[in-house]
Amino acid sequence: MPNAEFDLEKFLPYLLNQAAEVSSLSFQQVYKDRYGMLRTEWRVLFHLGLYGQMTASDISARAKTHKTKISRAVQRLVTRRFVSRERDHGDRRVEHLTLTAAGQAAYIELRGIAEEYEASLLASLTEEETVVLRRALNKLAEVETVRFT
Amino acid sequence: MPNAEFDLEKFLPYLLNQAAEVSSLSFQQVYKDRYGMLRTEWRVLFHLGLYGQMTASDISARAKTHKTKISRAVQRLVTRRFVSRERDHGDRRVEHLTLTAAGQAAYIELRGIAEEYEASLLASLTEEETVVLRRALNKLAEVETVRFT
DNA sequence: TTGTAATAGTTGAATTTGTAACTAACAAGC
DNA sequence: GCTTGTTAGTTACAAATTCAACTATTACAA
Repeated sequence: MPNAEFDLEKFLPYLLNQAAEVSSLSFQQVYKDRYGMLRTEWRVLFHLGLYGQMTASDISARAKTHKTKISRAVQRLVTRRFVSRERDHGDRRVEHLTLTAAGQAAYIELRGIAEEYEASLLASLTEEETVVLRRALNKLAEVETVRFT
Repeated sequence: MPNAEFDLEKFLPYLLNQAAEVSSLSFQQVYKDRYGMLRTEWRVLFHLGLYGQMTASDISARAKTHKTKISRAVQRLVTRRFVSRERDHGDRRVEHLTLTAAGQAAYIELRGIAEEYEASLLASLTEEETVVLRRALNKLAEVETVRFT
């Protein structure tokens, strides 16, 4: 029962997932092999590297990642001494996270590799495609999650 | 130590994952709530619905999904009577998979919802963005996975 | 025909994730 | 002071995913 009207290869959620998976693979390999990190861990690392001191909630909100995932990622990063935590004096529920020297070093190296890697991805796209792609992805990432049917 | 040169919000693998996640959520809700399916199950269902009879390996290759994931998805779909399997007479390692009547019905319904849903996603994009986005995503999904540094 | 390799698909154990419930600390109203 | 509600972050348990090893079958070459 093939159907000429629907094309899975063009279905946006499917296509986005495929592209996301493929284009994450090589980089994932790097932070995994080199630092034993998982995806959420490198995201936390990058957030702290880019924006400086943050709390887990800050990161959770910015990265749109559930707080339990962040919590566990932070725990592992602290254990491996990439991140240090310090409790807030005013509000003792809050923990301020910062990169250790080792965390900084890892961040700097991975950031360089990320830049290289992205350049290699973009090599397969034209200038126009790159610009439009980024714009479209940003829009899609902001779409409200609606309930269907 | 913020760094003006690198922008996480523009980093392609990150952006792709964000967009993919957000744009899968609502649809995921539908096949999960309505049929208790997981992502890989939905994908298998759609492959069989679109292309007719296939083997697990066919689906694995087409969907670029690991065979254990496909294997388990098929098992669940068979258990819930959405899919039936038949062993090949010539090569008895091979199993041919097809949708049952219930599978067909589920596929038809979900395909309709998928189309609606996609239309709602595309509503936030211009015509040009849609075309370029699809082209760019297709290119990225085909990129060779290279080893880095 | 026998030995070696390849392919289809499954299984088990360890890892990771999702969900909900939890502790601890603050806040606001009474 | 007390209750009630909210927020930061953790934990427990079930569910899902990964990875490697496994069975069964076919292919193919010596």
